[in-house]
Amino acid sequence: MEFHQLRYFCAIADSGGFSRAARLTHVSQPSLSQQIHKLEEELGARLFDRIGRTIRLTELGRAFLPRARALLFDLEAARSAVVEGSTSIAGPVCVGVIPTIAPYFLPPLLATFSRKYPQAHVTVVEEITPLLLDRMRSGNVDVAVVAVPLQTRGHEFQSFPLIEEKLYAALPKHHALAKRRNVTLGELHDEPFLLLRDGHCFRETAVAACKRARVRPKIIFESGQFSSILSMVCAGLGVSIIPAMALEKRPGCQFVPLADGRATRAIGAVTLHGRSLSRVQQAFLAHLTETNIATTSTNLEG
Amino acid sequence: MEFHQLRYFCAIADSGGFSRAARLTHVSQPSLSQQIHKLEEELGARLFDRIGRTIRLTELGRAFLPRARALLFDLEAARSAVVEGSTSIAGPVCVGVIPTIAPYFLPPLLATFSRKYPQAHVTVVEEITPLLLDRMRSGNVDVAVVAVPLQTRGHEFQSFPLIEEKLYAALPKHHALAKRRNVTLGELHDEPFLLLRDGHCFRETAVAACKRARVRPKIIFESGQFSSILSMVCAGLGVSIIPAMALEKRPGCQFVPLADGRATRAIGAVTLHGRSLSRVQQAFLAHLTETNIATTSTNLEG
DNA sequence: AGAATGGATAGGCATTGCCTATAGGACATC
DNA sequence: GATGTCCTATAGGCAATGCCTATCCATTCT
Repeated sequence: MEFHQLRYFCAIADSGGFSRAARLTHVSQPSLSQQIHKLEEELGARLFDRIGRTIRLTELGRAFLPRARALLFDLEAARSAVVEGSTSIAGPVCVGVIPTIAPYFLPPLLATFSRKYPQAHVTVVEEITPLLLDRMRSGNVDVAVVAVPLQTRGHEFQSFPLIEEKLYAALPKHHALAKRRNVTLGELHDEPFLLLRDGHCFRETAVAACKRARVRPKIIFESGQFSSILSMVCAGLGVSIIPAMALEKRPGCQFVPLADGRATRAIGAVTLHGRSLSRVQQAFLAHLTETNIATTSTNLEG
Repeated sequence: MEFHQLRYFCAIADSGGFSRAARLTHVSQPSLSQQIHKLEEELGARLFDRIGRTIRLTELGRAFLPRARALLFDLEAARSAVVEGSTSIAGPVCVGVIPTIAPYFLPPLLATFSRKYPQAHVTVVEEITPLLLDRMRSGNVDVAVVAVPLQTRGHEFQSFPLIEEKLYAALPKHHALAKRRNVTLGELHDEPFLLLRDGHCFRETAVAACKRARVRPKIIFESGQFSSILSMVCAGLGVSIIPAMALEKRPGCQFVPLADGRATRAIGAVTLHGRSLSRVQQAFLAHLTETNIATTSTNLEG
């Protein structure tokens, strides 16, 4: 039993004749005859009585007709549901962000996105990078905003660059180097360092910068967020390395750009390679890549 | 979009892989791949994400799956409804009978039929032959029990012989010929005749018998039923011609077989040629042809 | 690194759905 | 009652297509 047979059957039943139906459906009359015969054979019963040169539904045909119609209707419904679902920008998007980006980068983006697509339903997951990647693998998270490049083998993930931001030394207000236009990490050689806890990828970024300057930082405090670290810096307990977007106007704190040109953090949007994104998800990704330029220098003045 | 594509889609979604589904459905894996591609192309959206060497339903695929399942389920339901309807002996039968047969022939048949097939729903239409034929043409009546042969051109109807019954002269008890073993219509030449009204085909049967005997009957009364005529005969108002099945034990009436060997009435079951009969309808027809012998001589003793 | 697994691709074959032409009946009209 | 018309059924040919085997390519496990 095939859909076209059901279509033919309904057309014939509706029009009251093979020839009439043939004209309407733009199919030759013998084809209709043939397919109905096939259908009748498969069902083991006649659907039409051929009486003289007119036809009439048999009792069974009459019983079958509404079912055939329903099948065709449901088919169209299923098709248009898919088309609808694939064209309308609506539904859920789950975006993952690492903690060192989340509070600075995402809020304004989410606001504009929700305003642009009111039908969209964004949920945010804040986790460290490896957990986000796992959640992308299992399909829980659609897009992640993380520090790039990822050090995963192969092209398991696809990434879209967003911004690259400079790193700053965060110094107590009265520190000797606090008025400098820039500093090298070598100059901070003996300072006590306040860094993020292990697991936060920005810690690696900072440590890598130190390594380039052949400095082994003396780490005296670890935290999960920049604001705690900055409070400690203000209190004069040590120095730290902070990305541009985390700069905050603080009374006891001064930010000095690192002289090292490679001391930057690149941020990108990442998706699981091979995953098809829904329209909303695509729209969110587009929103990210399109509006990143604006946000780059927003809170540099802080 | 075709049923087999839906089947494949569901199989793959259920089994969680093309190869697994291929093994289950006894179709090669490339065929599945091919058909799913086709389906995806038609819908304009991916149904599965191919991630690494595993697959996962996309959001759309997840939405499509229950609809596909429902379509397949409804298809099977439609199929089995037809099969059920074409095999079970249940449902309506509409049987037509002419008035000169109905009261004598049908009641016992209906009783046994209903006992045999309790699921059957018999309705009876009592009309004169041409109206029954019309109702068969329009599909209102499924089988008719009438006097045969029909004088319709071509083989518009198909008829099944049931019984052939002798004709009797109905004479008042004290009539000169009432004790005879048989009579010819010629002997009733001058008698006043009581016959059925025009339209009843038995009238034609009787008139034809007269014509064969070169008798022009003097018709002094016409009625729609034999019982009225018999009452008149009892009252000595005239004579009549009656078929065997209409014989009734009446005090003032005597029945003498007509000598004319051709003075008979043949009764047959008739259906519209080319009409397919449901199982109940077929069963009723079979019941008619099978049980007619028993009824042939039932009320000859009356 | 090598083997195994899973999906995609290529090419060939058989099926089949559709077509045109025509047969065969039934109906209408002259 | 013969003829033309209007149906559906049948026959035969062609093109589309669904399925197959063989193979490729990437991933994953040992």
